[in-house]
Amino acid sequence: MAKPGSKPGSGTTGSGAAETRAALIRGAIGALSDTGYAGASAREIARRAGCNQALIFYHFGSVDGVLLAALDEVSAERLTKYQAAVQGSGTLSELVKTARSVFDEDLDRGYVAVLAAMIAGAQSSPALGAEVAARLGPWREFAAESLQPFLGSTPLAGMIRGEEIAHAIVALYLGLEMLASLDGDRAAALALFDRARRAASLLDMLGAGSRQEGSL
Amino acid sequence: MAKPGSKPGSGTTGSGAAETRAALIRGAIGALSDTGYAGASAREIARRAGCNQALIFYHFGSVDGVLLAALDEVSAERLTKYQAAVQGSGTLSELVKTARSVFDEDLDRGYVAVLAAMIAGAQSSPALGAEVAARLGPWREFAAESLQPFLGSTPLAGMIRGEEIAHAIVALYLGLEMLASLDGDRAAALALFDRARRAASLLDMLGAGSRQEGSL
DNA sequence: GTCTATACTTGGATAGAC
DNA sequence: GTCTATCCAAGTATAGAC
Repeated sequence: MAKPGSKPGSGTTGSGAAETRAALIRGAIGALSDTGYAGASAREIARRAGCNQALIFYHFGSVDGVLLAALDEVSAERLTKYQAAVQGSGTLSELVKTARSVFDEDLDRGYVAVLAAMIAGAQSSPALGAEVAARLGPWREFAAESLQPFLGSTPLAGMIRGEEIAHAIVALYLGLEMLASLDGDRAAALALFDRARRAASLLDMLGAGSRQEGSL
Repeated sequence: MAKPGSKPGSGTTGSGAAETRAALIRGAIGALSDTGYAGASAREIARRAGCNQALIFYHFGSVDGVLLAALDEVSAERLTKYQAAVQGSGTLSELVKTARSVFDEDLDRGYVAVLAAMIAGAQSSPALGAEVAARLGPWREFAAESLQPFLGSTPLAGMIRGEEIAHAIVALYLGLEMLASLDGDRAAALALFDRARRAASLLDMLGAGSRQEGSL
């Protein structure tokens, strides 16, 4: 609760408390993506951060506190990292291609794993559930904003509403990462992205200049 | 390990050990779907079953043992329950309509929640991961078999391979249930099924008698 | 086959020295 | 701000009475 408000007066860049906080957050990300919510204990996180277990409670108040901070960190980092890449995609098939590499990198860095672990862990307490749900917003918006420029320019227009398809994409993304990490094999997921890209280039050809207002 | 092999000699139907096992499995299903893997402790399961915590280790050897038995139970029950309904769907849009009610009932009964919780929990131990992965087979096959009759009869034929789309459907199913239970609201998921049904009836019309062998 | 009792481990959280 | 030490709660698992 009570945030430690003072930074150390040293001229060196950010050594001290801020560094410890960052290390704990990195430890939490690692623990969540490697061992899931059940394995992300205070002692395990502190071990990965190379510092003492008590610091988690000093800096974040509780274990769930540092886990939510980890989720914040992951959400923010992936957004700033991918937003430019996705919005630079001119066609739908380019977008899917970008999405594939985003997915691949998310898997490497354990980003989606953190999200999946927190959603699963949120079942154990309603309070945590509300916090996690609130933090899902950026992921939904990222999906919606990425697709928005294309919704009006394919034959699928009118069949799909932005929020609906964003929901589906987040769900699919989540499920694909869970299966991939269960199997220890992301090939099935990547094959799906490839298939989707072929379908998307078809839509690109059909939809070039054919804006369509039909409702379904 | 050592299975208790003898049933009680009483004439009454199945009172005794078998009933206790069943109660524990029901307790495990309830705990998994209500509180997730992290909340599914031996004590919690035994409390729900109305019996003693030590019985879990007597009957199943470990907590993970009863959780896997719960997953087996859930997989088997939903398969026998839905197989007829799904295979009785004559058109793709009928299939999607059936899938919607299957999803709805899966959510009510906590079936998908059990699967999702076990997949998430499997991160905490490689041994458990292997067991869960092996038990995912029936879900994949169910999805694949349900779709198989339709893969050759729509304009989408050739774009999709059975195993690929089955993988995607299981992933989507999983993700949709996680989001629904996080939000405490399945409306977004159900709306998606409705949208899919409208798209499917379009395919039904286009694909009536138009078998197509194109490859993509 | 089921219970009580208990040993042992791990985890969350706090107090207080430095 | 970080560490040591510690308390307490909860969990897994086993032994042994019934």
